[in-house]
Formats: sequence, structure tokens, C-alpha cells
Amino acid sequence: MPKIGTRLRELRRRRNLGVREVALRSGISHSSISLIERDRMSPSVDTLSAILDALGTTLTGFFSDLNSAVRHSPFYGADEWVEIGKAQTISYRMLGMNHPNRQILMLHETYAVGADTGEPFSHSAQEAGTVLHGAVEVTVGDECRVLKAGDGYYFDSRMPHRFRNVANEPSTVLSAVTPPTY
Amino acid sequence: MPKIGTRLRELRRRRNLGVREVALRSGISHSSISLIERDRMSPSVDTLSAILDALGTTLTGFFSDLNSAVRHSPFYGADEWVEIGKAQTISYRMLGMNHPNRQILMLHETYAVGADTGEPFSHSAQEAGTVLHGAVEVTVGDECRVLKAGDGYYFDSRMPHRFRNVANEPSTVLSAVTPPTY
DNA sequence: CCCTCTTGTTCAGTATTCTAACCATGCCTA
DNA sequence: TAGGCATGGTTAGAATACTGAACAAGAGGG
Repeated sequence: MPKIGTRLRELRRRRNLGVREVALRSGISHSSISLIERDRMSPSVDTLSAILDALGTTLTGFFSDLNSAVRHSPFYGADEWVEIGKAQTISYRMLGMNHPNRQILMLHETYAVGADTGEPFSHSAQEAGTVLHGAVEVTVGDECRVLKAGDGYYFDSRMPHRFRNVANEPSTVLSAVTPPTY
Repeated sequence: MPKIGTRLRELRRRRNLGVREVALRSGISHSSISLIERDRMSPSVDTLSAILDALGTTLTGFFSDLNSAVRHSPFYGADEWVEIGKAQTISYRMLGMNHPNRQILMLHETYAVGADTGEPFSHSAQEAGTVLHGAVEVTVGDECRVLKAGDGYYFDSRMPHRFRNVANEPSTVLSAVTPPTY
């Protein structure tokens, strides 16, 4: 939540609009606009959405413009992978947790024997990956194939997909998703 | 603000995490998580950010995945341009106001005699446009040129830029910006 | 069957956002 | 100078987000 206020003020100023004008168009009180722009309060998503609407922008656009250029070390140690799932049958460990303006979700996935992501699901993004160890049956749309170490995949996440470990040992996969949704 | 809750729940479930687990990692109470996921309250940006953090996602990623496939008429009449600025010296009228998943901000800009966007500013996006009528002096970075009807431009918005009407009549420009931030 | 551990939901109380009315300032015009 | 009308900021009270504890439903396990 980096200086939302400042950015909002810029957007408004750029349009030669007053706080009151934006308030009128968005249905939010001008005092709230003032407070939000000066980071004295964190608006609810609904409120922010209404304001952006009045400015002809969208939540999507607003946030995709956020966190632009910040310096950060490009290196991460082997101990810096962060578990983002609950390591029972499948473990998802991500790289670069706090990297600014992260556009990629790089995952090290470990599938226990018989592990299965279950119901094919879909979300809008693109993902690619490769099997490091073991054997994984990957289903994308109506295509299905067993991938072994060295094999890889690349597909649009909107296609329903599913992963299943078919080896009699744990399998590992290294994958990348962008945008970092999963 | 389309079903934020549903999407959040999907993200969580996909990770095999419980409401309580996410609460612990995000510092938000598990009851809030429950309420938010069922759209019974609209979280503040701070809160949402904390939750997404615990799920390994970002505001940017979360919203860029939002509003995917919704049907909508592709046609807009000449009377459907919406003024998003305050028409004094410069008028900004945008197209497709309520178009779902809008990725482009198409603008019809009208500059009064002597109008000037003033201080060069910058934001992260890409924009292109062409002069329809009159003459506009465009400055991008350290380059400056006068464009007349038919001339165009295309640049990365991160470069500081500025527009100035140098004709002795109103000038009009048709432009596009993506993502729809401006 | 009871016990316990897990899951998510409900609810009363607290903290925060949000609003409405008021205030301060600056810029016109008379 | 006063008066009007912009601008944005402040503040008490209403509305809502948020919390913690209590509740309900299900899954084993003895």
C-alpha cells in the first residue's frame, strides 16, 4: 500500500478537478477524498473503486501502474523460499517474497506420492514449468500427458488444468506464473 | 468491485489453508477473513494487501486477474464520450466508460488556444496518439516537436512528457493509453 | 457414544472509515 | 474594503470495518 494518496492526488490534479468535483462524481464525501489523498486513512475497496471510476480509471489500471521503479537485490539464497501453502500432500514454495513490483510467481512445488491438485481450475494468467524429479501427469483442457524430469509445459491458465503425481516417490516441479496470481 | 470475496476464497482453498491460518499469517482476524470472503464487508486497501501478502500475491496481480471474460457491446455512439476532466482549457473525453476489463483509455482531447499541460509529468504506461486538428507541441524527455493534423506519437509514459497547443485555434488530439491510468 | 480437533460462521464490542457541517485561505469583482 | 465563490482542511458524530470469544457442524479415534 504505497502512497495511494499521492497517486490519487496526481490523477485528480492532472484532470483539473477539485476534491469537491470528484466527490460529486464518485458519491464519496469530499472530506474522505481529502483524507485519503493525504494518507490519513486507508479507503475500502468499494470507496477506492468509486473514486477511480470518477477519474476514468480502474482498480486494475491503478494497481498495475503502482510500485514502479524500486531498487532491490536480485539475489535470493536457497533458504529464502517461502512456503505459501500448507505442506501436506503438496508444498508450494515461492521465490522473492518481498521483491518490489513482482510480476512473476516462481514456485518450487513438491508433490507427495499420489498428490493431486484435484478439480481442474482456471484463472487468467500464463504459466510455464518443468519437472525436476519424479513423474507428473499434467492435464490441460482435454490434453493429458505424463511429464518426467526435464519435460516442461507452457499454457494459458484460462485453460482448466490439473497436476497429479504418478510416481511412487515425491515429485518436484519448478514453475512460473504471471501475473503473480495463483 | 466484482466478487473479491469469491476470488479470495479460491486463492486460499487452492493453497489448502484455513481461515485461521491466513489470519495468522496476515495479522487480520479470521472473522474478518470469513466476512470478506462472503462479501459481507468491503476490506480497506491495507487489509486486503495484508491478506494477499499472506497468500503470496500482490494487489497488482490480484486486480490484473480480475474482471476477465464479460460480454459487452463493442459499439459506442458519438454521444457516449464521457468528459473526465473539467473542460476549461483542456477537455478529456473518454470512450467506453463502462466497458468491462478495459485495458485502454481512449481519449479525445481538445486544447484551447494556448492550453498547456504544464510541468512534464510521468507515469508508468504506454501511450500513442495523433493530432486531428490544429498544432500541438509535444515534449518527451529532451525531445520536442510540433505535430500537426495527421502527425502522431508513441512513447513510454515513464518519460516525462508535456503537451502545448501552439495553434491560434483549438487543437484536438485522439490518444490511447494502456493500462488505463492517466 | 463421547471426546477432541478441525473446519467456518455468528455476534457483541471496539476501532476505523466516512460523512456533514464548519473553518481558513486565496482570488476575483465591485 | 467588503462580498462572493472558488480552493482544500478540520472535526464531531454516524456508519461500517474489524476483533475476540463463543457457537455449530463435521471427521476421526477410542
